[in-house]
Amino acid sequence: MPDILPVNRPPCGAGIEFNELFNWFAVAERDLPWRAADVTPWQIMVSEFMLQQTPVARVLPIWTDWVVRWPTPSATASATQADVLRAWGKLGYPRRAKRLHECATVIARDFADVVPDEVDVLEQLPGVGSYTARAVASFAYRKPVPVVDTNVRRVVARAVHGRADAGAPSARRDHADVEALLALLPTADRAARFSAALMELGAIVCTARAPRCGGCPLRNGCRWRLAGSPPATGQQRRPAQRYAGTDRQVRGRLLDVLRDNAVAVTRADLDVAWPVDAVQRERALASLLDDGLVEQLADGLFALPGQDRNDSTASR
DNA sequence: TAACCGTGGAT
DNA sequence: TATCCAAGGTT
Repeated sequence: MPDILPVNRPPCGAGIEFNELFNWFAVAERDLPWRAADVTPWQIMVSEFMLQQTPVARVLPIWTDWVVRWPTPSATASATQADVLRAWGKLGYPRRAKRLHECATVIARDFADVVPDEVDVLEQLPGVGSYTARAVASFAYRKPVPVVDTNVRRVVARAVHGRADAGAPSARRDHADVEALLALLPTADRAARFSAALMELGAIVCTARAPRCGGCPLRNGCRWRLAGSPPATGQQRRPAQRYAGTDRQVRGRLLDVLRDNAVAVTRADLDVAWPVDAVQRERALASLLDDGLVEQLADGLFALPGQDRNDSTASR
């Protein structure tokens, strides 16, 4: 079960001053609603789905409404996919909404409406990968497991390894890095708070661009800073993914039309969303149908899955 | 491994 | 204006 540690792992705790980090976190911690004491594991899980590749500021209003409307897995499971996709709104990556709905269904059906507390079990749930499984186990159940996201990887890369940026993700290496740090904590019950503090530091101080090293609690021991803050080696940076004109944008436009219409729409209604390139539009629509984010009814009209085609509240 | 999957604010 | 980047997951 324990991972093999790399032989060139740095000395214990190098670059991380625990007391400084905890003291800083006690003062700097943002008052995020999913960190409140009365939030349930499911509601924490919902926040982790929404936060995947999405800034906190955009998640806040959606999560707040969501957990009031659907406070439990079974409540979420009994909603239609159409309602879930509409509540998701323009949060982005709508496949996450579908997977969250599926995840709720599995937990309600197979786990008596109780979110599992073991990483291995969590990772089998739809839409739950290595990060989300560990985040739920740690933040909801206080399990002393490493939680590694992009913030943690960046902080460790700088403070411990002295590099400007994290290298390519490697689950085994990344987990071993943080596991080694957790092992130095006085008691295992501080693991969750340690992970939250590392993530917070990466989010608001040790940022990807223009890190605020002057206000960093780790500035005295940070190996990157001690080395003179050398720039990234910048060897293999993939060309930035563009967005304008891609199938992703077209999918977004099509889904936007369907979210805004309470009744099923015609193909012509969809054509308006991306009028120029019919080939690309059809490809995007086919992929949405394939993903189960859109369905075509017997009469040929298109709608969000599970939507009542004759919804009397139609607003067109 | 790398491509793909949305969206919008910051720089 | 163009690029970066944000609590990743799946194939």
